[in-house]
Parts: sequence; structure tokens; C-alpha cells
Amino acid sequence: MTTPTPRSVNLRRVADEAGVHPSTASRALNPATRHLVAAPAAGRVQEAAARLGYRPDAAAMSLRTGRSRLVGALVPGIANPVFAPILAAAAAALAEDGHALLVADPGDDPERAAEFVAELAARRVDGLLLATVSLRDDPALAACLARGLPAVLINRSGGEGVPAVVSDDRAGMALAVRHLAALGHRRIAHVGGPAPLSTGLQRREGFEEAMAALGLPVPPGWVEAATAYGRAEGEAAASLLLARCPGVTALACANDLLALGAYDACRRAGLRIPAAISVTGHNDMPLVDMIEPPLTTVRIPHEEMGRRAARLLLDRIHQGAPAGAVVLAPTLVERGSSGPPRAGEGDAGSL
Amino acid sequence: MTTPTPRSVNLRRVADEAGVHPSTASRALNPATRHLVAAPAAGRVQEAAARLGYRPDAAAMSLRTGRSRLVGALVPGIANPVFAPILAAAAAALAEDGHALLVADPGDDPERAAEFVAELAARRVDGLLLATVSLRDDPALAACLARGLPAVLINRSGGEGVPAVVSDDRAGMALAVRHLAALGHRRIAHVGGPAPLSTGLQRREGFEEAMAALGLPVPPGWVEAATAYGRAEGEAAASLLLARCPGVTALACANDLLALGAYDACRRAGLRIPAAISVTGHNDMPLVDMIEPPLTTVRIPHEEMGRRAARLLLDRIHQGAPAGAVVLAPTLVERGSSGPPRAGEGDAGSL
DNA sequence: AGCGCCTCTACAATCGATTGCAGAGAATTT
DNA sequence: AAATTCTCTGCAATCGATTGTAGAGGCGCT
Repeated sequence: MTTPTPRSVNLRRVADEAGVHPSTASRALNPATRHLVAAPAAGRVQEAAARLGYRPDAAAMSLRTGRSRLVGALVPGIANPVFAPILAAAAAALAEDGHALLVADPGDDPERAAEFVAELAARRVDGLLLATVSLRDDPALAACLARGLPAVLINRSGGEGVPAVVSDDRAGMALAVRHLAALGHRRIAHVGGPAPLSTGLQRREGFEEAMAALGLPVPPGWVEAATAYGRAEGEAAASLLLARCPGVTALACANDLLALGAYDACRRAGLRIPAAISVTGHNDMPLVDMIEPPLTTVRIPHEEMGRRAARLLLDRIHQGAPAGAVVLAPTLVERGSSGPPRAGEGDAGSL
Repeated sequence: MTTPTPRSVNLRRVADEAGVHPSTASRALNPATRHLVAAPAAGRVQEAAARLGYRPDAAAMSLRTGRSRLVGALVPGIANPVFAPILAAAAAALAEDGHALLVADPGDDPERAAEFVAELAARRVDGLLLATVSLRDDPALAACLARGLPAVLINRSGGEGVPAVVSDDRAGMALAVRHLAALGHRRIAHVGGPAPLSTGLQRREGFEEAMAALGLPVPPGWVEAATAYGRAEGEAAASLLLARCPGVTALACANDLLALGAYDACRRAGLRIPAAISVTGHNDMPLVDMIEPPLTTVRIPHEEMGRRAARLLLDRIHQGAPAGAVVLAPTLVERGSSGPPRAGEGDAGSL
């Protein structure tokens, strides 16, 4: 009755209880091999497993099979309001397939990111979600490729053979620019994201292309890249633009946090939003509808990004699916931070 | 020269390269057993390990030693702005000790939480951080205790023998109440958190005690518990209170999200904040300083909670430290949502 | 009856690192 | 010089699940 070592139940224990060999028990519990076991024996095994609350030991299984049902995620800041909902959705989608998410936060250090990839690889993760990749020659991505680890980029594009899930950043900036132009703005400046990040580059190009398509000028100096996606960095860049761009009536920002910084800069310059100047963001973070004035911004589908990225990765893990990129469509959310330019000012010097 | 299978380097490979037996290599690489190995041999092993980029296989190590250098975390919503910074800080503190964080998000379902504990236990986690525990008889906590898994509660207290890191919720509510009273408010209602959660209970009690200490009445019906910590739930509870409490001049809310809901309710009732009514929150979530008006709230030290919880858990894992609870002091952050009551109204009916 | 085939089960090796134990030499003591 | 200790290294078992292979028994066929 009393087992000498009442450790957690293992396969041998279940097999003994069912009166079969461990290998038979293993096959009876695995749906893929169950057909190799006679029905009565399989029934006894399953009954015993259920009764004892058996769970296969993940370490042993991982050691033997090489798979771990773990997926690593590299993000720059778990608390980042953009990545948090993406991770939540990805974790939910992975859980449906029996995978758990191992989150690693290397911050903005690419070397540390590569180090984390090595650590995750040593933990035998089945694949990785990378949200930290810079535009070119990222060490973390290189580390994945070198090890043959399936990887999917999120909100970052990384060249040819790498699958990625991104929002259409060019289209997103075009939405913002066209919205401002429709309100009557002609003198629009751009608070850009960090140049090494693909979102920074894409959104900047999207801004310039959309302006060109509308026949609006972008004088030199009317685009300023922030050094990071942060409120303080946004304030710094926006302050520069306000001082440097005569007659500017709108700031199209590459990111909501940058837009919040732009709010600070405008407030400091005594410019009221949207009466004196309009501001738009990008991402539609939580709570930006509650700030004053509510931020007009470009919404990217965070949950869907996480879900799609997870599915894409699972497909690659299971069957080595091709490396197609998924591009999701952003939408414009019009709120209170954008309005028509001050009468007569939008046209100043244009004709 | 060409190895037949250029798999990832394992201990045998390193040992061969250094001309020793794997067991010797193992000892040479483990600081605790290095003294058993002669210096020259140990040097060769370490050099070979470094040169080949050797990392011990986590699954094999875990299988043999029973430890995994993994810590599980159960949170209700990864994207929750309160828990995200806690997790980030905990992950950083754990990483310093070589542990990684496995995040599981069972939502608000206690049964699912217990299921997740079983899954994490099967993955041999060394310990768990529980942020989902309800006040009494939580299945997840019970599952930990049954398995003898070290666990630390975060932002929730769970009875005697369980270590926990919490903010002093009673003191926090007292800060808010005393602040409102100092401004002249006497008719204060409380938008409470969910009753089954320890924060909901503690903050409610803190509110009532602080009011009593100041000699202020809390008539029946002036406390309304929201059904969950959410904006919609906050609006519902606040609307009830506004309709039910004649002459109310301030709403002390158990949580920032509830306070945001209270904003919505006040807006709908045509009450301006803080002119017609004051509102306070709890937690000091990111961005609540940017909303209109900026939210007066009680700041709890999220980063420190995460760090302390991680350290407490590590202590328990390493040396079975005692189960003392850590209580952190909150601070009041005064912003624009609280002000003096409308002239003459704060005293209405009081004398 | 004899043969082969088919179904089912058990055996044993394997994944990679750790660790108790034993033994080979060297160093020290008597 | 012999005996004893000490230092170091190798051997082999172990953790728990998976899986290739072999063999036992039952069935149908000629």
C-alpha cells in the first residue's frame, strides 16, 4: 500500500499498475502509436494514468525526443504596451498546441539577445519568436539560423528567407498622412523611429512616399529620427522639429510613445493640440484614448499579430512550412489630436 | 577531422577534445566540484568548452538533478499593466541567478490555474510566482503545496505559511482617504475591487478604517464592489454609486482601471473632475499621468515587488528560507483628479 | 499438419549530464 | 623499504520516456 518513495508518478508506475511493460504504456498513451496496443491493455493503461494523475516528465521526454514543447520569445521589454498583447495572444495560440512560452527580455542589447538565443537553444526550445531584431545582420537572428532553429519575426522584417508577421507600416503612415492632408494640412513633419529598426525605416519611407503622392513637400530637416521609442526621445525630436520647421501644422509620429513626447514638446512650446498643431501616433496602445486630447493614431492588430506569428511558427516546427511573410493591414483611429490647421496657416507659403 | 554527426556540442565532445573522461569534464566545469580535478586537466577542459561553445543540455541536466533553472509565473493577463512591470523585474532578478521565467496566463479561471501548475510541475520548475491567487482555498496554491513546490504570492496574501510580497493595501487606501479629507471632502464613496481577491478586501477594509479614524461616516450602500478590475466594471459600479449616494463629492477607487471607468461614469453623468467630483485610483499604472485630468493615485512599487518576490523565491529554493511576508509601503501621487469639493457641498448635511 | 503472416508485447538501447565508488599512482610516514 | 594516506581519474549507474527490433502466440491458408 505504501510505496517506499512516493515521488511523482512516472511511466513505470503506470505500467506496473496496468500490468504491462513501460514501453507498452508509452505506446498506449501516445495517440500516434495507440493502434499498436490491444484495446484492453490500452484501456487499463489509460485508466491507470488517469487515476494516478500521470504526466510525462518534460525533461525526460525532451531529452529523448529532442523536442521540448517550449517556444522562446525575445522582446525588448516585457512591460512594453505594444508587445504585451502580442505575447498574450501568442501564448494563447501556442498553448492550444501544448507549447509554453519562455519569455526572455534582453532589452535593446543585440549581443545579449544572441546570448539569450544560445541559452534558449540549450533549453531545447522548439522555435523562437523574435521581436527584437534590428534591420540588418542581427546577431540573435544569425544565432537562430546557425542552429537551424525555426524563428518568426514579429513587427520587424528581416530580409528574405525569414518568416515575419508585420503590420503594413508604409500603408499605416499613408493613412495618417492622408488623414492630415484631408483636414487641410500641407506642412507636416515626421517624428521618426530609430533608424536601425525596420519599423523606423518603413514608417519613414511610408511618410515620404505618401507626402510625395499627395504632392506635398518634405523639406530637408522636416524628418527627425528619435534615438529610441520613448516618451523622452519623442519630446527631444519633436522639440527639434518645432524649432526647425517654420509653419509646421502637424507632426506625424512613428509611434504612440513618441507622440506622447510630442505632446510634451508642444505643451512646452505653448502650442495647443489640435488648435495650433495636430499630432498623430502609431500602434494604438492601451489608454491613448484616455489622454488629453485623445490621440489620433494608426491601429495595428496586436492580438492577430501574436496569433499569426504563433501559428506560423508552429507550422514551421511541425512541417517546415515555407517562409512567407504575413502583412496585416492597419486602420486609422480618428480622435481628438488631429483637426484642421489654423485658418490660413495651412496654406502659408504654398502658393 | 570531420565528425560524422556535427550535432550541438555535448559533454562527451568536450571531454574528448580535452583528453579526459566526461565525468572529469563535468567536474571541471562545475565550480562546486572543480577542486577535485587537477589544474592542468581542468584548464584543458575549460578551454575546450569555451572554444567549442559548449552549453550543458538543460533537459539532461534537469532529468539528472531534478532542478531545471526554470521558474513558473501565473498571472491573470500578461498584458495587464500592473503585472507586466512586476514580471519584468522578477525576470531580471531571476536571470541573475541563471533562472528563466515561464509565464502562464490562466486568465481568471482558478481551475485552469491549477491545471497550469500541474503542467509547470511536469516541466520541473524549481518554484512558482503566483499572482492569481484568490483569497481562500485557491486550487493553484493548493496544487503547489501538495507537490511541495516553493511558491511566492505576489500582490495577494494567502494565509499563514505562504510567503508573499504585497503592497500595504490598507495603508494605501488610508493615504487616498486622508488626502481627500484634507482637501475638505466628507462624503466619500468607494469603488471596490472584486470581493474574492485579497486586494479587493484589504483596500475596502482600509477605506472603511481610514474613514472611521477620521470620524467620517460610510453609510450603507456607499461601497460598491466591481465584479472585476476593468474599466467597464468600474463604470458600472461608479454609476451605481453616483445614483445611490446623495451629495457624494469623491470616489476612492480600488484600482486605476476602475478609476478610469469612474471617469466614464462621471462624464456620462455630466460631472466634471475634479470640479464636481474627485476621483482617486490605486497602482499608478503607466500613462495615467497623461489622461485628462491626470489621475491622483496610490503608487505601489511594482519593480520592487517583482524583485523581492524573485529573491524570496530563490531563497526558498536554495535554502528553504522561512515564509515571511514582505509588505511594501505605497506612496500617494497627487495629480489633477482630486481637488477641494464644490464650495459648501462638502459639508452638506454634515452638521 | 505445416507454413507463413499478423498482432501484440517485452527487451534493451538511447538521449546527455551527474555522481557514488573504486582504483591507480604519487606523496608521505614509520 | 614498506605501509599508509592523499589526489586524481575513470567506470558505471542513474534520471524517465521513446522506439527499433525480436519473439511469442493466434489465425488463416494450402
